[in-house]
Amino acid sequence: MRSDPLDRAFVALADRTRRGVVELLRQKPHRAGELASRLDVSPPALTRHLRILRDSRLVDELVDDGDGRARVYRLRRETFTRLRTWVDEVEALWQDQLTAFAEHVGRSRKGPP
Amino acid sequence: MRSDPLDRAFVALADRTRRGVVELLRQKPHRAGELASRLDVSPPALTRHLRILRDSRLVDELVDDGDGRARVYRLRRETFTRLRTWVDEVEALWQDQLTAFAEHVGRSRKGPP
DNA sequence: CCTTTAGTTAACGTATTCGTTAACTAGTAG
DNA sequence: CTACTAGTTAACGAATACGTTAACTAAAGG
Repeated sequence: MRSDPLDRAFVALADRTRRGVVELLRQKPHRAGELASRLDVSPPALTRHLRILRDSRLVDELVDDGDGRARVYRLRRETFTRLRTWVDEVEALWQDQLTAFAEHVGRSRKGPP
Repeated sequence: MRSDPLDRAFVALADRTRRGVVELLRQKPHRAGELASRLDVSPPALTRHLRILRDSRLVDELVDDGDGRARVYRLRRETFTRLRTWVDEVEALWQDQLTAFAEHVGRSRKGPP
């Protein structure tokens, strides 16, 4: 019942802390610890947020081979693209929306004024 | 602590039933009862969903003066526009993101390979 | 080997969320 | 006035979500 691929993304972004993570990753990739201290939550809390962000495919974990031992997180553009597409579609149908409303009113009126 | 105007919107869209409302309103304005039966939730449940959608300014209530006595709900484009803008911004910085990562790696390496 | 650092998992408490049914309100029709 | 329709508010229960501290794991450094 949670099959819609966008569902998890919307759920993930509904949380302030996780949107904070996105805002930070928007600037540059960060390590988990950096995110935790910048956002003022405990490391365990951040671990779970990161899992949710990874599961929703908004965020990506990769090895920072700068010194090998660390992992950094970064955004995954494609998921944001799909998200934007959904919002776009809602926006795009706005014009149809207006005409549909006119029709609707016309239909339910007893007759022309 | 819930001052960000987009916050409520993201929270509102995180729920499946409410996204169902949006999908339906995307086609044409509906009355509360229509939404409830189409989405297979009880009227009280839908009432609360509609309040959340109104509070987040994703949805608008207006008098259907087709026959005067009923109210219908429709989408508010401007909020979706702001939502899309946020997603756009995240997407837009993707390129910067890549270069930032390159810098990051460069910085943490001991020296050039 | 022991210690430190980074991050995770475990366990737990509290708050919020979402759904239900039942009761109330407002408007329309008979 | 009474009855019906549409929608709301009230009250409640089950599930989920988020945060904490404490304990564990893994890797690197001395």
